[in-house]
Amino acid sequence: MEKAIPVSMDPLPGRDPAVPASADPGLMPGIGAVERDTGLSKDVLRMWERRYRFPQPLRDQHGERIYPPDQIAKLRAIRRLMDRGHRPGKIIDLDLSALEALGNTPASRSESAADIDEALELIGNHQLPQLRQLFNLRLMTQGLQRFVLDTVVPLTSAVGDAWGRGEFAVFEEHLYTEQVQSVLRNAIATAQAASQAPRVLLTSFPTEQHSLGLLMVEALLVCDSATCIPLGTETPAQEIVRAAEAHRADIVALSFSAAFPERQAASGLKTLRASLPGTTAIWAGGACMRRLRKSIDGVVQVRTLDQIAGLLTDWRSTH
Amino acid sequence: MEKAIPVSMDPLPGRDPAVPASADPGLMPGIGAVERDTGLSKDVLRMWERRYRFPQPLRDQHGERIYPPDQIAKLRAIRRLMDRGHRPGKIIDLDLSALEALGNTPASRSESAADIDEALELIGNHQLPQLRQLFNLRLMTQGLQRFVLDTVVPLTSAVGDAWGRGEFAVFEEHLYTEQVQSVLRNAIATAQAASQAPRVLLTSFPTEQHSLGLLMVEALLVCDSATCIPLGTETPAQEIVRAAEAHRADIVALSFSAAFPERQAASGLKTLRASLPGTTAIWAGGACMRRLRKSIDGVVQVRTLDQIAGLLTDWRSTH
DNA sequence: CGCATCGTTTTGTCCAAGACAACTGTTTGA
DNA sequence: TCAAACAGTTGTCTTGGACAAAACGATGCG
Repeated sequence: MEKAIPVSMDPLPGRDPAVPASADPGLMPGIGAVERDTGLSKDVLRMWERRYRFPQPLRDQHGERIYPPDQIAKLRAIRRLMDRGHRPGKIIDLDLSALEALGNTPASRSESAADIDEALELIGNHQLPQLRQLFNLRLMTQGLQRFVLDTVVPLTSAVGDAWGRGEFAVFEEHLYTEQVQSVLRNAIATAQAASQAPRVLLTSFPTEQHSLGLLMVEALLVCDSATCIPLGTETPAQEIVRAAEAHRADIVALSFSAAFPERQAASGLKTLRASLPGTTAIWAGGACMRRLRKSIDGVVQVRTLDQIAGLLTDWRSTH
Repeated sequence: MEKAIPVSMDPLPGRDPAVPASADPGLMPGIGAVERDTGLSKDVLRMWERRYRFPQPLRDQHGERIYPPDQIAKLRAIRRLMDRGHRPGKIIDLDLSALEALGNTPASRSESAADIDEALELIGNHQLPQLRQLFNLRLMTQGLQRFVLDTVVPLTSAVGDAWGRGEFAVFEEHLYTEQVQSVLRNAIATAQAASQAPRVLLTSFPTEQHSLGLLMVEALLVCDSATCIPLGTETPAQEIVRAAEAHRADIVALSFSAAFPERQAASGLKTLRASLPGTTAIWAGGACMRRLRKSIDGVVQVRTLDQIAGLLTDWRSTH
């Protein structure tokens, strides 16, 4: 194996056959892999190349695009800035260091509290038992709700940032995700009380594989004794409707990570809204929703997780 | 948020403002929306149309594809059968009822034990709390090891079969997976003892998303006091090597579901074997490995989960 | 008869350039 | 001051051709 190329090789979410040329895991990624990795669709990648002359991928023996690591890093940086409202045409000519400087605006790097730094260090040093212990300690001292809001949320974005800067390897980020999942699932199982209203169905649309956000929401809901019906990720719209009906859900909560295409999110939510009875509320959250400007009729956009408790109170007071 | 306002639904996924609602009785989805809820990529949808003359979407005033509901239903049915192993060319000309008949293969109504049937019924009736309770009861009476081998393994394949026969909806299978995950993760966290050798790294290759198998293995390993380092799914080969080194893993355990292409599994394992030090063992398990005829030098093929305990004993006796 | 190897068929992804809808920001006009 | 028109930007959809990888099936060998 050659250089460290911290990129997955998977062409498209879900479907298997025909992985790009030379399918040995670990080679340079093709356009499909970059799509999955950056959240920029194949169409967009090709269009930028035509329009802005970036990226300029190499070609394999068959003329297919091969993206070197530095271009992928720049694409990721651009993507992150776009999430904060920048427009591609304005920033695409800057180089990587300039992009990172742009990103280091006030809030991002700043108040990583001591306990966040401590956790980051444990992850970087691969001290698994200590990390678990730290999580459990925090959970016990803060309580589940504060643990999620004050520890898991900032730590997750800190890990994401560090990964984006290349300070963490892919496997370190995977490991972190697994550990948090374990702690949260454990806490949820423990805290689960007798069923009370409302009944909340939790899932995401197909191609959206990030489950951590859903788990955090579930934890917060369980704190307030709501009844959760977790479906995991990637449930087709039609199935969400059937599930909501079968479980008599009062609320359908969906999660969209930053990588999820905005337009698909919006149109998916609209069709879902049209297919569900008006008495069923829809809550949509996640990084993608934060940058969505227009609101969608009949859909509550959850921009930060601390809204959850309030929204739950609101729902109960009107039912 | 309560009132659904299904009037201004756009005829097309992404575009509407100028279009008066009057013109379109059926809010039909465009290619992007169909991709979203069938899981078939835009490229595939267009290719099938060219090659098999199905689907045959209508066109809107601007020449873009719009898919009527019946065609979407058929696409979904085809997709479901493909996941069962059918090939598109063979089934795409059948009509919807024929497709559904194909799905209902009454043949292998397996001789499932009473407790398996009980669980299946709870899933089908959407009785979540009862299902959880059943799992916990079984776990307590059988112990973790027997619970995994005698309950989770057969139940998982029974659920898979039922889903293939069309008796379970997608969301019901999702729900089952979530619940098992919750129970297993919980048990693992509880049973985790002080670190003992060997140290086992658990993960899968990119495109392999099934995490349940990994979780079962982890549970079995924890039963025998091994130290687990779970990385979740889809870790690129290069990252596996780095992680194994960082965590000084004695064993790297990989899971391959039935859908994983044999050839890729074999070649991936070979490169992995070449990149890891000889002192690090590789265990490969999952439905795909059961099919694989040739054995691979320096890779242990785990064909059934009950081998795990024995393999662990072997490892310990030689170290 | 089992089983490995070699063609053949099937199938999905990638390519190119063009068109245009939707979004953003700015300027003009009331 | 506000809104409507305009201009610039950006992403999605279009077509049809090419080809690699997976799956299938037939052949030859022990």
